[in-house]
Amino acid sequence: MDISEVRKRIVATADELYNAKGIQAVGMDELRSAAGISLKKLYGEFPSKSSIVMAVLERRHESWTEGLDATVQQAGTARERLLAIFDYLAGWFCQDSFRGCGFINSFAELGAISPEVAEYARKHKESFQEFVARLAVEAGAPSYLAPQLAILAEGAQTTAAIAGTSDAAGQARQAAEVLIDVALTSN
Amino acid sequence: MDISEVRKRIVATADELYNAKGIQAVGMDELRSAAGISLKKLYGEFPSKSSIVMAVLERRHESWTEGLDATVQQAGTARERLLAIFDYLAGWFCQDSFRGCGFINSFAELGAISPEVAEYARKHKESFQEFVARLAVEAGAPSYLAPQLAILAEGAQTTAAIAGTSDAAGQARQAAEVLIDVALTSN
DNA sequence: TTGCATTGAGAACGAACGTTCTCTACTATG
DNA sequence: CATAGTAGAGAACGTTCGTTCTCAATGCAA
Repeated sequence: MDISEVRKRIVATADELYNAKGIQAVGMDELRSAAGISLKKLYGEFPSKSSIVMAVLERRHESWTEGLDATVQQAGTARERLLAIFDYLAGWFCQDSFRGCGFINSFAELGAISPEVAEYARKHKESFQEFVARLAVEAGAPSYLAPQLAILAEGAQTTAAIAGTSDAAGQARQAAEVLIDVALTSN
Repeated sequence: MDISEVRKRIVATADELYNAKGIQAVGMDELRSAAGISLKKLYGEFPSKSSIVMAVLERRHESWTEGLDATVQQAGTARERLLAIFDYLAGWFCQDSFRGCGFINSFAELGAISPEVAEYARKHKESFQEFVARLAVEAGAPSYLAPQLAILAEGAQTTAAIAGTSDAAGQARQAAEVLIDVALTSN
């Protein structure tokens, strides 16, 4: 079996478990048995739990970025591409496995004691803000619009996760529509 | 010394430590020494760590609610009261001890394994949404405005916490201004 | 077949946690 | 002064975690 196949399975399993139960609540033994692998092989692939956590964060970042990109690309106009961000969120929120943004969660759990995790979460959010900023530029919007939309997207995530407001994405989308239109006409 | 004084000190110390390092990262012994108290007395006041966690959440809820209420009361008009929410956030974010919303953090840490914590976090967010909704009604705004503003407030919190965007409250406030004005004129 | 390297299963280890127990020192009442 | 009760300091306990080690089974080369 290909070595990277084992790594992928470990990281995918860890991603699911960490998302469902929290990182600290999942021990290496639970991960080992869920991945159907020996403890020796686990530690042969990764030197420590924290390296698995970082690999999971990378996987989450790629998965999120690619999914968002794909959804946004399908929209026709620049304005629709900005709104497509919230359609992507809506699709994400209604998944059974949705338990809030994994970066917010890992930051809350480990950010205070792991500079690595804190820095990666920060970079993920930064990359999202830059993504929104590029779309906003394409739409010809003033520079203050992008942070506003990014804040809406963040708020929709935590609202959907904690309050269980399943329509948080729709509400954020409506607000975004107003903000975009005002920003574009006042330009 | 008054018994409730001891309880207050324990909860206040726990609040600080849990906020700074995360709940799971702070052991009972660290809390004991920081509170300057004996382990026996600690367990005389609280039967378990999880009961301390719940007491901390209650304290956070009261502190947040009272502070927000006080700030909002100072504003003159109903529109200004809605915007005062974001002034309150701005003052909170620039505190050195700010490490994100304590309810989001505790939910991320323990929500998956502690139904009590998850439920309390949900109720806190629900109470905030109702608070915003009352202010929105006073301003004569349509019912869709309140969830939008609540999402903005949530997003500002996570953005300030993770991305370190110190002006997240200001950006959210500007967006709120637009949303409020549009909602009020379209009424 | 024989010897050797590799693997898997899980025991073992040290540390840390939440919680309880012990022992000592002090206080207060007769 | 004597003694019973209380409180504090921290040792101890059982569990769990991350990590390493042991050992038997397997596959493979000669």
